Amino acid sequence: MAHDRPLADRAAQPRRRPRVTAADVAKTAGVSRSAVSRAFTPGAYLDEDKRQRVLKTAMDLGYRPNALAASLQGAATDLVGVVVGGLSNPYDSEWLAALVSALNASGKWPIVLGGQAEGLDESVTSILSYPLDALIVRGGSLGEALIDNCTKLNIPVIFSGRVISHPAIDCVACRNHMGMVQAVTLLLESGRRRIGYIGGPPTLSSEKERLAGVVERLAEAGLMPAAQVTSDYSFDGGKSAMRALLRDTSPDAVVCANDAMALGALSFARNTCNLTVPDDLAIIGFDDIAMADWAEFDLTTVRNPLEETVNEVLRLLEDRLANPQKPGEVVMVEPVLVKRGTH
Amino acid sequence: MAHDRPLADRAAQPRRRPRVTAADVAKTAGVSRSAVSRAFTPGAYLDEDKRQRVLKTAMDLGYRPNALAASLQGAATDLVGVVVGGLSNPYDSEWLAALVSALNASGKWPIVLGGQAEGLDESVTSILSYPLDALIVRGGSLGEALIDNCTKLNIPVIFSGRVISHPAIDCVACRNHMGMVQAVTLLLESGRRRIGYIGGPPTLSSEKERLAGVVERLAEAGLMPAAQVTSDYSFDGGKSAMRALLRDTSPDAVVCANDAMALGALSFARNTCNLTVPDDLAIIGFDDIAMADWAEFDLTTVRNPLEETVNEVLRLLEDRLANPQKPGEVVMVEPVLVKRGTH
DNA sequence: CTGAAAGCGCTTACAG
DNA sequence: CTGAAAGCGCTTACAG
Repeated sequence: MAHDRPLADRAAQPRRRPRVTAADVAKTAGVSRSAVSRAFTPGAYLDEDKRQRVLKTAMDLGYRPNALAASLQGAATDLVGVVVGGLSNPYDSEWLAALVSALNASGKWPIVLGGQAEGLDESVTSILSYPLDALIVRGGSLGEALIDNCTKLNIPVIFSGRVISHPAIDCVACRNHMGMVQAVTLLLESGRRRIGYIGGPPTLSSEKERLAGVVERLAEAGLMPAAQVTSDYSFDGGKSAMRALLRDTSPDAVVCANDAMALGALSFARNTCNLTVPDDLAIIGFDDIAMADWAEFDLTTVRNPLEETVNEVLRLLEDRLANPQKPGEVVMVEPVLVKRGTH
Repeated sequence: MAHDRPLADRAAQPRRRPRVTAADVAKTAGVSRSAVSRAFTPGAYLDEDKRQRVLKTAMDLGYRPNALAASLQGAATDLVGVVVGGLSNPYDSEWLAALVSALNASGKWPIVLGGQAEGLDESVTSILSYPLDALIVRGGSLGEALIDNCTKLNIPVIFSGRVISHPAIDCVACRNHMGMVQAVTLLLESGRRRIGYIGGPPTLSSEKERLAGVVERLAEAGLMPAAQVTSDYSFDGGKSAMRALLRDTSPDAVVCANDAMALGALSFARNTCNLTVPDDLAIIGFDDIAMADWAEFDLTTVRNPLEETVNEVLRLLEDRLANPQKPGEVVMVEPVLVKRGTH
C-alpha cells in the first residue's frame, strides 16, 4: 500500500494519489469486481437491482472506469492525434476548430499538436507512444517519413489538404490547380493582363499546385506572371510580399496563394500605397476564411470548402476504423470561386 | 490467440491489429522483457551492448513502449484536458494556439474540447475517463460542477480567465475591472460624455467584471452608460449590437467587452452608418487580438496579456504536478491600455 | 445471473 | 548487471 511507504520515498517522487478503482466500488457495494465492470458495460448481464446499487456507489465515490486500462483489453482508445502547422494561417485555425468540434461530437478525443513549427516531428514521435485510433495530419505540416512509423504501430493516418500516393493512406484535398485556373480566368475576362503572384512556402504540395494553376492558365493566354514573390501564408507575410512586388513592378492584378496573405497584400496596397482596389489593382485570395467576407476586405477568393473537408475527414476516419484493411482513399473537394469586391 | 478465433467473430468486431510489444522485441533480440523495458528507461542498469541491441531491434520492429500501459504503473500520462468554449471569440483561438504550443514544448499532450457550445459538459465527463494529469479550463466555458468530479478523480483543475474561490483550485485571470476603468478614463479625458457599452454573455464572470468597471468609472464621473447592449463576443454579434445601439441613441463613444465585437461594431459604424471613427464616435475594445493592430482597424483596446496568461497557466501546472497538495493559487494579470486610432 | 481467474503491456522491487 | 514474478485497473471467457 502506498501509505506504508517511507515518507522520504513519497517526497522524492510525488506519486499521484490513485483514482478510485473498481475494486473500491466492489468492496463498498459488497459485490464482485466483475459486477462493477458489468454495471458499466451496456449489454452485460447483471441483476438490475445490483446494477443500480453499483452505479449509486460509483457515483458517491466518484468512480468511473479508467479508459486507459480498458484499452489494454482491446477497446478503442477513442484518442486521435491531430497535427496542424504553425497556426499562423487563419484557415488552419478554422480547420482545427471545425475538426475538434466534429471529433468531439462523435466521441473522439483529439490530442492536438501545433502552434509551433520546430519540434513538431519530435512531438509526433512522442504521441505515437499512445495507442491512438488514428492520426490526422494537416497539409504539409509533416513529412511522409512518419507514415512508416505509423504503419508499424498500426495507427492509420489521414491527411487533410494534401494528396499522398500510398496504398493504405486516406486523404482529402482541394483541387488547388482548378481553383487557381478559375481565379486567373476571372481576371483575364475582366481585362487584366499584368498578373502577379504571391505564393506560400514552395515546399508545400498545395503551393506547388496553386502556382502551377496560375502559371498554366496564364500560359494558355500567352502570358507569364508579371511578378512572383514567395511568402509564408501569414497576414504580415502578405504585406511584405506586396511591398516587394510593387517595388519592382506595377501589376494590374495579384493572385495570392491564401486569404491571409491576400488580406495583408490588400491592406498594404490600400493603406500604404494608396491604391484603389480593384480599380488600380485586383486582388484574389484562396480559402475563403471568415474575414474575407468582412466589409473592410470584401475579398474575392476561391473557397476551399471547410465543412466538406472536415466531414470527409470524419467519414474516412469512421470507414477506416470499421475496416482497417481497406485500401486508401483519395477524396478530392471542389473549389468554388467567390466573387466579391476586389476583382 | 486472435488468429484462432472464428472468422465471424473477427468480422463482427474488427479488433485493431495489436502493436508490437516488449515481448516481441525481447524474443527477437534474445533478451528478457525486463531488459527491453530497461533499455527504454533512462537511469536503468543495463549492459551497454545489450541496450544497443534492444534499441536496434525495437527500431527495426517499430516498437515503442505503450504510454498507457506504463501509466498503469504510476507514471504520469502527460495527458492534459483543455476545455475551450465555442471558439467564435478570436481571443479564445489565440489562447488555444498559444497554450497548445506551450504544452507541446513541455512534453504535455492536450486533449482539446471545444468549438461547440452544446454537449460540452458531456464531453468533459467523457474525457474524465482518462487519467489526465490535469484539466485546463478557459473562462466561463464550464460550470463549477465539474470541480467536484475532478476532485474525486484526483485530477487538478486550472482555470484561465476566471477566478474560482476554491481552496485547491489554481486560476489565472485578468483584472477586467481595472482594464475597463482605464478605457473609460481615456474616453472621459478626451471629452466623451455619451458612452455606450456592448457587453458579452451576462453569465460570464469576466463580463460582469468588465461591465462593473465601465459602470463604476462612469458613476465616478457622475455619468451612466448612454446605452447598453448585450451580445455574444463575436464579430457579427458586435455588428448587430452596434445596429441596435445606434437605432436608439447617438453615443460619442462605445466600449466593447472584447475586440471581436469592437471590430464588428467599428465595421458597422463606418461602412453602414458612414460614421467617422474616432471623430463621430470612439470605439474601444478589450483583449488586443492580432487583428486589432491591422491598419484597417487600428483599434484602441485593453490588452489581456496572452503570453503572460499562458506562461502562468504552465507554471501553475508544473507547480501543481510537483506538489499536488499545495493550496490553490490565484494569479492576477495586469491589463494594459493600448492607444491606437479609434479613441 | 455471478465470481474467480486469466490476460492486456508495462515497470519495478526482489533475489540472484 | 539480470530474469522471473508481482501488480497497475480493467474486461471477458470460463465454469458454475
